[in-house]
Amino acid sequence: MNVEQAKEEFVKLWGNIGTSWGISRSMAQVHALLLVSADSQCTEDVMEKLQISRGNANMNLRELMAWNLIYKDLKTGDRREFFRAEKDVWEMAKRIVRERKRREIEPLRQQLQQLKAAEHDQKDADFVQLIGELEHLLNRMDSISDAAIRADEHVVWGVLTKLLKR
Amino acid sequence: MNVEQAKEEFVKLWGNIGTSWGISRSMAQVHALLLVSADSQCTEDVMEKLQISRGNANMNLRELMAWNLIYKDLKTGDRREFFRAEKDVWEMAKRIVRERKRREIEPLRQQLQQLKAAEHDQKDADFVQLIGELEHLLNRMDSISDAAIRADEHVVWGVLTKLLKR
DNA sequence: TTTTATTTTCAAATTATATTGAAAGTTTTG
DNA sequence: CAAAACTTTCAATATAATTTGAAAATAAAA
Repeated sequence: MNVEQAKEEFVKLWGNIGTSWGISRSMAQVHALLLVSADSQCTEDVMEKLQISRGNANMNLRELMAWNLIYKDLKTGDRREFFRAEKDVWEMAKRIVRERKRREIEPLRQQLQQLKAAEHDQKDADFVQLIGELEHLLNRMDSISDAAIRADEHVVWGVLTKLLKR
Repeated sequence: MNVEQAKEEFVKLWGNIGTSWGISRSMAQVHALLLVSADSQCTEDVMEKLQISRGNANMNLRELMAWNLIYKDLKTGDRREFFRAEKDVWEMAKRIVRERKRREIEPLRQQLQQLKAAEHDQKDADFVQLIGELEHLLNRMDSISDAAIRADEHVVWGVLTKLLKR
């Protein structure tokens, strides 16, 4: 396998990983394409290289922008918009974590709050406890993701790994 | 809203969360039903309460067993199989993390290995670095999920929270 | 302003995924 | 062993998610 083939494989692989985690295949593939491309790419490039429609390419490029995973990279003297990916993999991971937290964890917290507000008496203790424990779990996930996001700070990572050797 | 309604809402909510993270809606809903049910439920119960087919109920109950999120709870003198959920929410979360790690992170690691084996020379340095960084990221995710799984050990949690206050 | 280049939108078509339900399989009971 | 009770399978169907592509909108150039 040469590197060009490997890049194609990577695009497919990233697409599959995406679908396993609730990200659409082509959004993940557009992201992968930009990750493996040395130069920034325009919509037309994406369409050709991934064999997808203009609408699809456009929508996913915008969506990736909303996730802060890619940037516009305008070229002087060219009207088209070019895009490049955040290439620092750790920075990329942090942004994904932040975004999912913001989009899914926070709303979930609010929805659990509402369920907890349901009228209940003694016999409903189990349900109330379940909701309470789920809220507690969310708090823990918050802390863990904060730790994860900060794991590149040398001190945090050092303590974490040391801790795990116990 | 009374508790019965709240339980129904919870089943729907859990179903939606599932789909956001690549878990099928009805698998998540079957899980939610067992979570909010005081008594263990048989296939027929699940079919009626979620209004789903026998095949669907059966398949998702089996799948949840494979995730170690529910157990068979056989009743003497009854031929049917009854199921109950792991009710300890923290234990539940740990099992989900373990299972996703096993099913997705490990295979991904192997696939990245293969890509790294592609013939490459000087000009492919960026791609080789990308794959290397992704492998490094996987290692970190491993460590973080190990920390997460062990966060209920008092010492680990204590250090983690203390660390984050810095 | 008009033309041209590019981006965005969105209803319709397609594709992928999940679900059904009847039939086959299995286990238990009499 | 045969019948009954229950579980599992899987081809057909339905549903949901994604993708298309032509048209509309926007922005730049002539």
